Amino acid sequence: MCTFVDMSPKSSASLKGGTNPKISEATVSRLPAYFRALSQLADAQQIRVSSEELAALTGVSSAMLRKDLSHLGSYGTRGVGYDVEFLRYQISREMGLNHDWSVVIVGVGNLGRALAHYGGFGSRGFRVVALVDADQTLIGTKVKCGAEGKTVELLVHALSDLEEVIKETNARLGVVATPEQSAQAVCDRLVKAGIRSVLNFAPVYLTVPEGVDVRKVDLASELQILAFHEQRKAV
Amino acid sequence: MCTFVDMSPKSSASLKGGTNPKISEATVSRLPAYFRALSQLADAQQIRVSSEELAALTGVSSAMLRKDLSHLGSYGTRGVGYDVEFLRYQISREMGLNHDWSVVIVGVGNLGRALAHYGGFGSRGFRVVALVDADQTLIGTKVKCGAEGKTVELLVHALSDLEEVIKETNARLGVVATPEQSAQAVCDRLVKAGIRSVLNFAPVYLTVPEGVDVRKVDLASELQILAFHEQRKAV
DNA sequence: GACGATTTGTGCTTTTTTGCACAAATGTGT
DNA sequence: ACACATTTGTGCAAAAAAGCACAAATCGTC
Repeated sequence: MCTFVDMSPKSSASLKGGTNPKISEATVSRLPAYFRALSQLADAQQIRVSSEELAALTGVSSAMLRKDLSHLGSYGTRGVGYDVEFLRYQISREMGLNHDWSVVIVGVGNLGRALAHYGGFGSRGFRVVALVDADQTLIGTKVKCGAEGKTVELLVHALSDLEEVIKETNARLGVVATPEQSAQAVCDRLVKAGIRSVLNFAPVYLTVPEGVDVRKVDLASELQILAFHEQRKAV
Repeated sequence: MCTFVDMSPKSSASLKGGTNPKISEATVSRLPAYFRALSQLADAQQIRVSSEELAALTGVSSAMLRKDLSHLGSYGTRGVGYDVEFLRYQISREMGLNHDWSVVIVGVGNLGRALAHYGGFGSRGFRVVALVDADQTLIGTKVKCGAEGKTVELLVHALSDLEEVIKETNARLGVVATPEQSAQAVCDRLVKAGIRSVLNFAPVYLTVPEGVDVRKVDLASELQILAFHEQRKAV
């Protein structure tokens, strides 16, 4: 959608074109936060931002922020700071968010439905294109997707049609929001159908072949980690 | 609830009693996974487990697992492995899961409701004791909490009653599931009401005073990280 | 056009985390 | 009682991440 050709304040600068050879995992995990903060600033019409300010908005140190950004390229101006729109665009390009990613959600229970409704996706480069579930009473029903703005109604497809649905919608990202028991089987089928990036909400470790990425979000784990620290405070 | 006195296979062993002085953050972040896997094994009646097996179930190397566990104490038996129930209990004790933690959820939208329904909490040391929202049309309504087994209906309280609700329910953990715009204000009030551990689902960095822990779960960020790697694969 | 105030980008150091390899401890079988 | 097969616990090395401090670059002003 974005068709930037040159929105750089210094178009002849030595920009590292294309994707960068090696960005550390720690840096990658922080890029989304930078991207979000920059989007916020852009919405608020702010033109420039310093590393100090952006760092405060994302909870990292300014030095770390600068080092992270330096891995993408030299996009700031000494004595001035960073151009909000420009930096935002560079990060989005680096992360592949300049085009939309199609997402298939497997498991349309409470969590799956909440994910489908989640407004943050659309505005951040993702589009839920398919819903799949094994529950006969859900299959064929329609579920609203996306938050205010543009909501779309999506049909819930049968789990048995998973491969076909993925092929038709060209989904690249799979979300597993099924019960623990079926998560691994669902994941196997996603992989078989060509999905190589999986976001797992089921509380199990998913085994996948090499070349497939899995990220896990475990609500209980997060609370347990908090509980651990909370317990320490009591002493 | 648990009133273990001695379930150790070697009761006279030199157990490091109480909480341990220093466990690295990386280790803490993995303990929930070990705990979950051990619970699974216990459900399946398995008595013993080797570091190799438990590591495979949680996606870490066996060496790392052993080192992690060694920070809690020497709970294994060389040549044999670990006693499933015993190790599970030791981890739960170390993490403070031998008693329930009361959780207040602020924001009863799709996500908040999904969290309330989430079955994983009850079985892992947490109990949702209060729901709070600012939406007049939701206040006073009842929401089912907990999954199959024992569900409880909870009244949605007004945001203005937040402090009172926390006091009455004695909640220690706060979950922020509000829109981005109100997250910081809600967090401030949680902290003022005495909450020192916050789980944040809103896509903003929350600023809190020292001594308060915040953990963030950002669905869009996780997908973006996946997208980043996915893009790399294409090349 | 030079000066001072900023703010980035980065070399270097310190800390944290991971990985390796093996001695120490346990159970088994003879 | 002893040799042997396991499997843990851990010292040490390597790698990754975070933090510090400052030189280099830029802007505004005189």
